[in-house]
Amino acid sequence: MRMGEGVEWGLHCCLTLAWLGDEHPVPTARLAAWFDLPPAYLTKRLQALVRAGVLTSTPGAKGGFRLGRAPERITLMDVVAAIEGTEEAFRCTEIRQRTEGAAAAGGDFRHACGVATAMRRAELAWRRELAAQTVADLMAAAPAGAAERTRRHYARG
Amino acid sequence: MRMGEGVEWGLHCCLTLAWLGDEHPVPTARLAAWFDLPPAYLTKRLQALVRAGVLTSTPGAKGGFRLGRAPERITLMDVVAAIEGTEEAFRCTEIRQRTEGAAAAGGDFRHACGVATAMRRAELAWRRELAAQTVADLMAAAPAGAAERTRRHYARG
DNA sequence: GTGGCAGTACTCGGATAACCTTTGTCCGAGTCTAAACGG
DNA sequence: CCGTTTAGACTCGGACAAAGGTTATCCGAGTACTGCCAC
Repeated sequence: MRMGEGVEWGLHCCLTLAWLGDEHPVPTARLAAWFDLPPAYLTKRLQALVRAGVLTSTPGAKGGFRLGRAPERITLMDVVAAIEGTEEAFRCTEIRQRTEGAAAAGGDFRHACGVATAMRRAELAWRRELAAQTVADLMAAAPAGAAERTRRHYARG
Repeated sequence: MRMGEGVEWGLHCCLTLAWLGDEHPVPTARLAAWFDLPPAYLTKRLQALVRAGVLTSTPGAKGGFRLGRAPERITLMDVVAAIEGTEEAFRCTEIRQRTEGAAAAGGDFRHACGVATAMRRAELAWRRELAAQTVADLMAAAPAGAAERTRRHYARG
């Protein structure tokens, strides 16, 4: 099982945007250069965050991205869901119902598949943990100088 | 993020093998026909479970697979780890250290990346939940007739 | 000075290509069971 | 009747092909800011 690296990009970008405040929007090219990422592809990922309302984009000259709402109200779940989608990692294909002559034998399939519910329970715990953490928490956990260093770099122009 | 369907196959196969007991080993072709799955590919997945000790295989005529230990001692985490691997879904590529002139600016990277630890915490919750459930629990949760129906089918052949 | 106009910079969205992972197939080698065969 | 041989069935392991998803790039269209020009 693998999570795309877009999630890492998205989280770090949110963190950066949170530190910079939303006085001036930050263009994609700036963020891409800062993290050394492919600009065009990063744009695609940030656009996904815009669609989810996590970020807002302002077009035109001096445009760019800024946070869509306060860092305390952006959970990691929001970012992951926006970029990776809301589908569950485990997809039950109901192979129990494909068993030979299942219909004829009158199997009882009114109950949900036990395997699926077990996996879903685990995934729920994961989602709950993601929803419990916000971008503001990330800001608080970072070492003291990080925010300052970021701001200095972006102020330089 | 997506989990391979091999996990679903593996869990259902473990459940079936648990119901049948380990008097007679069950060949791959039998399981594949029962669930309507590609036999050769299913073998690959079951072999992964053998390597992890979840199943044991007996070669030769009348050979096949049986559980490697009691159903109470096989957790869902064991099956998932055997088939999907033990790598974490979120892989931190340390993009914070790629920031322009990070080394020169004397950034403090002794601490672990906050984004990575946050994601890891969520994944830990997921793993803990998987480790808390066993194949025996799946057996108990299944509707009453399921075990019986499975045994009848395998006795016939 | 003020209003309109063109130019520039940027985002948006889709089309497209390269790459990697997953999915699926196939075959030879090794191994065990069971039946056939010979003494 | 008993030991040996042979055939069959199955697993094992790796090599290989196909499919789908992720990663990445590019370009045209739309939009907002900026500077220029005319009045």
